[in-house]
Amino acid sequence: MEEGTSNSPSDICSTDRDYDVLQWDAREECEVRQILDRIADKWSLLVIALLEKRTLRFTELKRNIDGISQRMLTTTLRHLERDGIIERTVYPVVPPKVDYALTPLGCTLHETIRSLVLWTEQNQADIIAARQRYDMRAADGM
Amino acid sequence: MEEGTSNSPSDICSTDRDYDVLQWDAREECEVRQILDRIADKWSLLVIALLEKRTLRFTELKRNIDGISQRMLTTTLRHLERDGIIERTVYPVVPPKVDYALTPLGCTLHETIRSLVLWTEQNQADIIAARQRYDMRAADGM
DNA sequence: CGGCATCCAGGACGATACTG
DNA sequence: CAGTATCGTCCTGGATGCCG
Repeated sequence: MEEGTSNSPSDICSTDRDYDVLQWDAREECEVRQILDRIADKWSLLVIALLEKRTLRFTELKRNIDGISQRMLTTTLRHLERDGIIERTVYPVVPPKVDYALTPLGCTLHETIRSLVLWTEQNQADIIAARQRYDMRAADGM
Repeated sequence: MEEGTSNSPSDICSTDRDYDVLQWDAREECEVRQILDRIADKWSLLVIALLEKRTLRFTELKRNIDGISQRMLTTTLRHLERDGIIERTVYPVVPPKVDYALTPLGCTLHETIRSLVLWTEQNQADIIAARQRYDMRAADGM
């Protein structure tokens, strides 16, 4: 891929495979991008992390995720259900009772999620320190 | 805002800690939420996954992440730099040369990211199948 | 209780133009 | 090459109200 011909955006498709790095195509074949977006979503992560412990009801989830609106919770749950990550069970009683649990597929995911959350918890001090250093340097330059 | 104060038989509001699940407070003390948002971000994941292989220049990143605008790439890189995940090196040459690499902190993160990406790749068939089943059932109900 | 429909504000994001 | 600046759009996501 000679880069002198920088004016041909369309032949991305042909092959840039001389890089040993992975490519992140946005094309349809690459559903990975789309799925990643879904599961690495702001709220999805929290829901999955919560359900890892046990089955929860709608309001329990809502109570345990501070700041989520019922709208976003509903949407998130629907998406996760559609993707086969969680299972929704409706009990035909009054008042209605619905609970959510991880599917087997969801369980395989939760371990990954968990390590992500753990990493964040264990390194938040470093990150906060890095931010302060960055902001300091930025202030210096100004 | 306690909502069920009128009829809360078990006074869950006073202390939610009788749940063995984790709490996701949005309060300041809980930076975890904010950090998770940052690293589990749509573009951040891709950038980190790419840099896991080797140091890359701005345009190399842009070329390998299909669909990202230079604006979002810049923003993403700045955030990751600020958080101490990646390091930005400027070479005082003309034309300018800047490259990006994972910091040691970033390297500890990349393993987690990698497992997330791997999970997605390995289970995308299942997910797509789950979606079709879901959509089928939904169509049925209508 | 567990939703869904509607409305609306704000921020994310893309496109474009300009700089060192 | 590697950005910054500005603008306009769109979509996320919060608030509210109704239903089974």
